[in-house]
Parts: sequence; structure tokens; C-alpha cells
Amino acid sequence: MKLTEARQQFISSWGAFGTHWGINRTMAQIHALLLVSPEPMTQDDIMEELNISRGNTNMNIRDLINWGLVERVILPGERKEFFSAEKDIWKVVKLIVKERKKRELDPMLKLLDQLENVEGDKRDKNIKTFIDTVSGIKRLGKQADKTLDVMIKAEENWFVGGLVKLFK
Amino acid sequence: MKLTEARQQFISSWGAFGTHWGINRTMAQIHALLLVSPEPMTQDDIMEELNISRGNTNMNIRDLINWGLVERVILPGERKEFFSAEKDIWKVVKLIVKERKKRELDPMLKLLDQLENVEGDKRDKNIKTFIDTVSGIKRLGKQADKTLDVMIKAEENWFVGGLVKLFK
DNA sequence: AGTAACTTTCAAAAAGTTTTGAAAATTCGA
DNA sequence: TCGAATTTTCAAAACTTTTTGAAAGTTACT
Repeated sequence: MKLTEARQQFISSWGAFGTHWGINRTMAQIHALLLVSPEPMTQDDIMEELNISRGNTNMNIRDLINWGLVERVILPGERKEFFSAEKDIWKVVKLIVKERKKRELDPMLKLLDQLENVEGDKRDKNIKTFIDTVSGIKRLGKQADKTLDVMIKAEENWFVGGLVKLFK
Repeated sequence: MKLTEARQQFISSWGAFGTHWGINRTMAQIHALLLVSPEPMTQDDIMEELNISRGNTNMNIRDLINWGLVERVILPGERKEFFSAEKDIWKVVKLIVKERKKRELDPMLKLLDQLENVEGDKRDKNIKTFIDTVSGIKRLGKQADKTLDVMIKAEENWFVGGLVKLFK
């Protein structure tokens, strides 16, 4: 397979993949493009390569910067801004996990704490099922929360090397 | 907080939560409703409680059944079908992981295998960056794949007791 | 300060996804 | 076998999200 074709495949698949992971298609495609580009790119480079509008490009670059996945690079002697993506995939994964944890898991756990305090007689089947369900989710959620916190601080080795222990 | 209000909150939040996880709002709401209902429910019960149309209810129940999260229950002497959700949250998590791994991770790894074989001189910066990126993602993806396979077979204890140690 | 290069915003349009509801298909009891 | 009850399907409508592009805003060079 030729590089041009492979790059296109990668970008388009990464885009489709992204949509299943709370990252919109264009954002994921820009990210993919920057991941496989050795040099930083300008907005215009990106617009041209992906055939997307200026506004769209701008907004999605901004989102990528907010997620910490992309950074602005100022090249000496250049008027335009350049952008480049974090290339270390383990760091990328951790940034995504961190961001989604903050946006989704943390608020959910807060809500579950409140819902657990529903009033009523626990011998009522409806109350009991409700509390049991909420508590069960909360228990697992808290565990996931801790595990992810450890992960966010961990080195890649701990993920790749540590798994051996699991098979013992 | 009263049960009725708490149930509504739970259902609506679970629905919003679901949309971030590749599960559509209604599907997640039906799931939430069944999770907090001690008894199996009919389609009509669900339609009424969530104020959704017959077709929508039917399609989403079917999806939930395909994911393995809900099962059809035939009650003796009843003409209608009843539905009930898997209540063990650890099993629920494993079912979701299993399904998403099959739909998303597995195909992505297959694609990366192909893309790694791009032709060209590896001293070309573009080729090198492309291969390095793809290989890096593949490496981590394969690792995640293995870890998730272990998880899918594991008991809840493994997660609660063991996984954290992995990272320490 | 003026101006050209560049970046950001945002209302409207397009695209994508979900929901509806009525019609078709199926099931089951008499 | 018939027909009422129930489930399934799917085209069109409603809704949601993303994208566009032109205008407004900013920056930095002369």
C-alpha cells in the first residue's frame, strides 16, 4: 500500500473511530492528520488536506488544544501559527481518559451519592431495588475512578509490563 | 428525595450518560428503567413510563437484547412478553466491554496491521512518522485487547481487589 | 496610525441520528 | 382456520449535531 492511500485510510478510520468515543469526526481526523505528520502544520494546510472549512478547522483545533492533544507552535520568522500533536500514544490515551473522567464519571458519581439517599421503607421492593442498583453502580464507579487515577499517573511500562502478573 | 423523583433523575441521567458511550438515549433509558424495576415489564409499561412510541420502544428493546443486557421473560398465563434487565452491574460492564471491543477495537487492530505494511523508504520522514504512529497505536491496542479479554472472563473481585495492584 | 495577514465567531444550512405511527407480519387461543 | 392480540418494520418527520462562510476581531509589521 502506498503512503498517500494509507494516510487517507488512517485518517478516515480514526475519524469514524472517534465518533464512537465522544470525539467528533473532524476533531479526530485533524488529530489523525497531525499524528502522522512529521512537521507542525498550519490551519490552511489542514483545511486543504482534509477539505474542510476555515471555521470548522479552527473550532476543532481549539477543542484538541483544550483536550491537551494538540499544541500551538510558533516557528521563528513565521507569521502563521503551527500545530502539532502529542505523538506518545500512551500520553494521548491518558489525556483522553483524564478528560472523559472529568466530564462523565465524576458528575455521575456525584449524582449517585444523592440518589442513594432516597427516602422510604427499605422493605418496599421498589425502594430496595432502586437503592441496590444505585449502590452497585456507585461501588463499581468508585473503583473505576480510583483505577483510572492510578492509570493517569502511571508510566506505560506499568500497563504493558504489569499485565504479566495477571496470568500468574 | 422521593422515590419517583429519584427514579426519574436516574433514568434521565443514565440516558444522557449513555449517549457518551455509544448507546442511544432511549436505549439507555429503557435499560435504566428495567434496572430499577423489581418486576419484569411489558412493552406497554415501558412506553407509558417513558412516553415513547411503540416502534421506538420495540427497536431499542431489541438492541438491548442483542447486547445481552435485557432478556425476554415469558410469564405463565400471560399473552404479552415481559422484559427484565441483568441486575449484576459487573456483568453489565463486562457485556458492554465485550460488545464494544468486538465492534470497535477488533476492526481497528485489523486495519492497523494492514497500514503498518506501507511501502517506501523508512528513511523518508513521512513514512517513518506514519509507521511509528501506527505501530505505537497497535502496540497499545493489542495490550488493551489482552487486558480486556482477561477482564471479560474475570470475577468482580479481580477488578476490585487486583487491578489496582497492577499499576502500583 | 494604517493596513494586510491572520484568527475567531456565529447564524444559517447541511448532514446525521432518532423517533413516530400506521401498516404489515406474526402469534396464539378458540 | 379465523381473528384478535401482539410484535415488527420502515418511510417520513422531528430533532440534534456538525459544518460552512462571511463578517468581525485581533495582531504585528511598516
